[in-house]
Amino acid sequence: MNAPHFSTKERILGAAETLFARHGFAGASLRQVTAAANVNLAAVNYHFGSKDNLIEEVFRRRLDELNVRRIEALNAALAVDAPKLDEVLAAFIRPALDLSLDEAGGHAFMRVLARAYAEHDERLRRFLSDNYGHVLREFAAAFTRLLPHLGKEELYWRLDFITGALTHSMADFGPMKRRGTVSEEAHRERAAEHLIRFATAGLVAP
Amino acid sequence: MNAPHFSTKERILGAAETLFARHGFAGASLRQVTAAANVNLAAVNYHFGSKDNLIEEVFRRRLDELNVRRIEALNAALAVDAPKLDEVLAAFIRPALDLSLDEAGGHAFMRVLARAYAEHDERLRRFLSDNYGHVLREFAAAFTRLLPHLGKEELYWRLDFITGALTHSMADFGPMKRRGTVSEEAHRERAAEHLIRFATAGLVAP
DNA sequence: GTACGATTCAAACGCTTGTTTGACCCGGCC
DNA sequence: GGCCGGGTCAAACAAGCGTTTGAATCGTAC
Repeated sequence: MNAPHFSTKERILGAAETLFARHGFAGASLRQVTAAANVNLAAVNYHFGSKDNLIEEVFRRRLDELNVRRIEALNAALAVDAPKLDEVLAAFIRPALDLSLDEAGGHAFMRVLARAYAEHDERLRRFLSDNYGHVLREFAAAFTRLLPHLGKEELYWRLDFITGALTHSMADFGPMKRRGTVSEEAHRERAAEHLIRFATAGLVAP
Repeated sequence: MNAPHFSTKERILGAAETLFARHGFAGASLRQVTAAANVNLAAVNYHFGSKDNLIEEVFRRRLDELNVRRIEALNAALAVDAPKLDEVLAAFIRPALDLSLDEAGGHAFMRVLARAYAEHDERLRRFLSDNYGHVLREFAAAFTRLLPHLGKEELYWRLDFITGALTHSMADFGPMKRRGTVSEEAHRERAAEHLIRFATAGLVAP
């Protein structure tokens, strides 16, 4: 499943991402993961300590990069004289899209992320909020300046809606079946355009 | 956990809903479910046949009513001379809100529903699309008449975004922590108002 | 009362789970 | 050479899983 020139750790992470996306954290067993990664069962506990740690590492690997890219894109969008709302929004949305297009398991990761939102596990939630929260706050600050008529509460609600819509559509749960004639790439590109248009309008609503 | 005057079947369904929401379908065991329901372990297989059937039944119980209420609300919104967009939208959103406010496990059910979207299980997806699809199509038809400038693809994308935002916020994953001073009821009521305002603006975007 | 179907129960079934163990392999260093 | 330590391996561990079984219990109709 994974090219042999990847390290054992990387092969496990890749296989785990795919299988967690497909069957959930509890639903995918370490035996499935290690078999898919062409690795001995004990390798997971040797390299990661436990299944829970493996789950965290699957998140960390992707989220670290996603956060960096979002912050970079945000700073770029804010560097001009008159920052535009749809470009700040794109700074939030496009890095996630790019990730979901990533050669390897990026698409799978978006489904893993959606699962994480559904998990009520306290440890996982704290981990995500610790690694995720400050990015959301920076975006919120930028939006506050661009949309001064919006109250803090109203703004946070709308960002929450956008997060839900983004995750939902990137993980392609919904009824929007990709047509056979449209490449996966083009399909997601279109999703981003649609979402930015939709969310921009939603944000500027009175 | 459940009042003794409920039947064994009902107690199992209630406990299963809560525990599936909390730990996922694979993560919640029948032993946990039957213990929470104060019922013998074998009762699940006696009354439902299997764990998979129990999962389906958890969905059927809530979705049947949700669909009926949505269709009723839609028809009511369309019965006037000039149907309004935000009222059609409310017909989609409010029944889900009401369900999530339901005395018993309605709130838990919204989280179960979010999990179902994340499941890639073919059987479950088919079951949901069979029981859910026609309602979405009816709403799409109503929106098409109200928003003739929107192409079919654009409309379906936007409905998908709304579904994602609705599920995400109703299951309260996001950073929007309910304040201690605001009742759960008021909190969700406000969510519905915000979402309707946000989604209406998003739908009428060019 | 007794017979009957529906329901509940404790116990066990075979199987899979995450984790641990101790032997083994192999490259670099003394 | 010998040695060491990081890595891999097959095997086993106890615990938990969904499901099945057969006996015990219930309410009801005869």
